[in-house]
Amino acid sequence: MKPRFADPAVRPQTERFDLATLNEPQRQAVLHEGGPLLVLAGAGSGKTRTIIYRIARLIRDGVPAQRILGVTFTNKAAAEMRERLWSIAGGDGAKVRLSTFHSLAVAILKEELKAAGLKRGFCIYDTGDQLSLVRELMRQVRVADRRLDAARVLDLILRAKRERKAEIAIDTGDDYELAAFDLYPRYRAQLAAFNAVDFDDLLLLAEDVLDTPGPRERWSSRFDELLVDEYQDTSPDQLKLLKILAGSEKRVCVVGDDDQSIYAWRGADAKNILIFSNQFKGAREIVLDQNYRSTGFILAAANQVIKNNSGRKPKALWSDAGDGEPVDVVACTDPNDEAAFVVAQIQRLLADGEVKDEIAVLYRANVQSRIFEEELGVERIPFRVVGGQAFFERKEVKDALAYLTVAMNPRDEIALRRIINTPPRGIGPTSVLRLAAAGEASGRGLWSALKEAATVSDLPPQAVVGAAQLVGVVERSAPGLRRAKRGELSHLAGTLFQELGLRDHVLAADDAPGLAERRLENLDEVVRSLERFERSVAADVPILSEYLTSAALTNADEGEEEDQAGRVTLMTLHSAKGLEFRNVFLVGVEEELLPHQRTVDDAAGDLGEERRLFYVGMTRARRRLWLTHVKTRLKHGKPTPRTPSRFLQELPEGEGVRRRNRDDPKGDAESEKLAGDFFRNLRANLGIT
DNA sequence: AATTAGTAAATTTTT
DNA sequence: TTTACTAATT
Repeated sequence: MKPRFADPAVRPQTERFDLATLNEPQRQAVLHEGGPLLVLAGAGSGKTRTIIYRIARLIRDGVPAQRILGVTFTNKAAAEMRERLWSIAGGDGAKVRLSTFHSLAVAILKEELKAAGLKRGFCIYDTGDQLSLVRELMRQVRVADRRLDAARVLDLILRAKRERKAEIAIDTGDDYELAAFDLYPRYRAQLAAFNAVDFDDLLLLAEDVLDTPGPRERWSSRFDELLVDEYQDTSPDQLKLLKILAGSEKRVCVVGDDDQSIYAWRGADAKNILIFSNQFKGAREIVLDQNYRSTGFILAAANQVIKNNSGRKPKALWSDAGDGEPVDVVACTDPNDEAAFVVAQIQRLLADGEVKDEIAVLYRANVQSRIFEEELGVERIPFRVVGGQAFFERKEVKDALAYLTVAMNPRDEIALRRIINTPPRGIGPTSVLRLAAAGEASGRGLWSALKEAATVSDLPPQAVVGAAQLVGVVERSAPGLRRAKRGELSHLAGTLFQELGLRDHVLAADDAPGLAERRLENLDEVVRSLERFERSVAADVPILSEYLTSAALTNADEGEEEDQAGRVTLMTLHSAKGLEFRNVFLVGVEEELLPHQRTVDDAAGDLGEERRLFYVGMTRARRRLWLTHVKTRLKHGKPTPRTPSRFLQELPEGEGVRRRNRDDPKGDAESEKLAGDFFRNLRANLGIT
């Protein structure tokens, strides 16, 4: 696997283990022995490097690699760490157990299936599945006609579940609370009936399991050393898991930055950093505040902004890299103008010899990306959009996987509903309703109702035929799929998709040019990802269940790793965390976008988190940083006046920040320069092509 | 007449 | 990718 953001200056291919290359606090963190350790690592302070070195140091001092557990927040981070460990510690580095909290929880649940109260082949529901379930329940309970947003209902349910509430408290008594109150027990009952768990259940159940004597002993003695990256993003449940796994020795090292906590909406609690010393008695605390990434002006601006947050560990990043160029704050007239400005600047950077991999456009919401995609496309500047839609969440991919899921676990009615009429086989919404009612009445569920479709009253004949066909295909293929071992699964799945006519269905569905081909490509990629998966597992064990779990927990665009070099990067602020670029455009820095509307509206909204998000975005930049905002933006088709983000007022005054207005005559010099650059660039391009 | 299939609008961040 | 509306089909 190649690193996505290879930069020789920061991530050498082979890293030599040399303590002299570390600064004093980094060295202390690496050498610290025994008890709990909290490393407060500011943005760009060499955090990951410190963790890698620490692991390498532990191995060198005789800790068996397989008794070291490194927990990261994303699969991507785990993969990157694995690679760097390999380069610094060789074969032993590869034996270190690196995983996310969620995949660790799955490992625990699979090993302790009984204690967890689960059956083999349980499914993991992602947010889309959760939403489908809530929507379905809303229909059943007839709250649908009140037109509630299922996502908000789900949010309330998940919150209660995380807090292990027996029922949802009625507080304000609004429609959402009432709906959530009704649906909460049903949601949980349905998951149990489907032999399914959602993301939160993974952690909650793992916690329950480790609360019982047997498993507790087994797991708390399994690792000698624990390391947690991005500790500020851990939830209370993850903290509990960590405490159990740490056992009595408590050799725990956590690394994080409270200023970069941006996942509170998903249950993370930055307080975990503040309370670390209470949770782990005798903890040592080390602060890494020397920044090796950004220029002085960028750091000064970022420090000045984050200072306004309360309840943080006071610290200010410093650097000896010099002031650099001022931060540019640019007022544009509208999103078109903003995109034009950004792309013109990018042209100019490229003309000056900057490389595309070192340029990023960051935004708050995914919807903002489109106009930049268009503008870059017009100028023929290669780009990539990170995160937009994860591979395993694309419709055609989910459809294909749903077939495999149903083969594994026919009780999963969310997966079953997804495929029941895809490709169309005459079972429309009304027929599904009837079948579901029949399944409910018999108490044996939707799948058995499908099997007995002929006996279901009022079902149109073509629906009966369709049901028989679906049941036939699944029942013929399921036993083989479930038993399939390495070298068999991908072939069986490919045949199944063929037999179902999934490829034809995908190919026939779309009218946008090229889209159908892309979808077909995605579908074929499922088979290829199965092949890849087969190569990565041991022989002679059934692997379908393993594959489905890994698909549920992986967000990576598999197979799209190649030819991503030489492109400008477009992504959300959330997905930018942990990355860095020489040149960063942070766009749409406006009220209602950053801070986002919802956090301003919500009484419980956390303005601090929005500010941290802004801070994270700023600190991605190594040399140049542009902050842009627009004066009008279309909202529901109407042009709406916009105000610059309040965070822009928190920036320092003076030479470190340069404010400009795109339609201001004073900016003419700038635009003339831009025009000049444009033609210069054009000539350069023509010269090459 | 009922049901299914196709079309158009709009969506915060994501393990 | 869901929802609401319309056209087409049994």
